[in-house]
Amino acid sequence: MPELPEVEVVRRGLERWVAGRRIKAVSVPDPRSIRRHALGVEDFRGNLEGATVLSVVRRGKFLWMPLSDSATTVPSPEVALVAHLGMSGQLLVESPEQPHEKHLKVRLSLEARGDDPEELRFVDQRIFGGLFITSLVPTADGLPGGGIASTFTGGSSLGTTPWALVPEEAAHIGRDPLDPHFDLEALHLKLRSRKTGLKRALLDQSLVSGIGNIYADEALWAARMHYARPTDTMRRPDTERIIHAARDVMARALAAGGTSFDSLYVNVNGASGYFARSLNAYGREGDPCPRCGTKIRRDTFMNRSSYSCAVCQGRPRNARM
DNA sequence: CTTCGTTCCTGTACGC
DNA sequence: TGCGTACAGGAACGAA
Repeated sequence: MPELPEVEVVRRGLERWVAGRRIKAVSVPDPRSIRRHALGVEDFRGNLEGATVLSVVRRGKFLWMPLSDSATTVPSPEVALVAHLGMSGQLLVESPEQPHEKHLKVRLSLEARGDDPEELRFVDQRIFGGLFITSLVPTADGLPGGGIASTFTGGSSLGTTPWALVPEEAAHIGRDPLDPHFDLEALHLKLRSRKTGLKRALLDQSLVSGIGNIYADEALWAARMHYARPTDTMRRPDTERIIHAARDVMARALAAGGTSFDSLYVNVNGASGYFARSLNAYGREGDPCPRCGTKIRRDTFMNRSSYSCAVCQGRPRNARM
């Protein structure tokens, strides 16, 4: 499934192939993928047709494309097309002649531009993801709405808009560890005030976004911390260690996914590059811990699997789930 | 307000 | 061969 690095690869692909282009027509073969657009298919279509995609922004796993109003040349990004890939979503830039994918949900036909493919497709098997149009609201911190640290991209593409705006539905989401405006001190204070376990906090998108089950386990393993560590016992170096671990594993996955990315497709095939990489803990029940050789164990936790090394990641007193 | 369990959804894997 | 069930999980939602 697409994790944050794959979503960033998708963002870059959309920026290259879709930003700056006008949407000519929209079809929705399966409305379930736009059920979060409360006003329905016709409203969805009406808002998109004629609009131009101004840019492509990401925060955590939310992607959004601020839209210009009709044919005006003055960018006034008050609304955006929001995309979340969920478990199985793909955004593909293709020729309209390409055969339809089995789980094709939404098609946007784009105005011609050189030899660029003229269709953007949303394909989703499990329907956890979706598209919707919403208003943009000011960010809580007044800084640009999303983005990725230039140190991880070579500085060519920040993926930020000049506008400090974020979709209404994503305004409660914290910045992700790759965001240049990520506020470690603020996170630390929130962790200290929470009465919960560390993994649960890492998965809470309002505290820090973009960390899913896989990265939570990998970051905890790298930082040698237990998933049930009470967050109110976290000291500043502990918070730094776990966030640096999360950032590091995501940055390395991004580097891998970015290189295997086929430029004609905006897709999650970069995920194969990531999953081919060795994970140290996630999904490795019974395998030896790469650090100490102890068998990795699997616990059921939050209706999810958690993988950890019982020796490297000792259970704390006062463990909290 | 905080915390935490449930639910959505469908394809795949596996036991019988 | 076919049936039933567990599992994968981001994030909205509601209960306490």
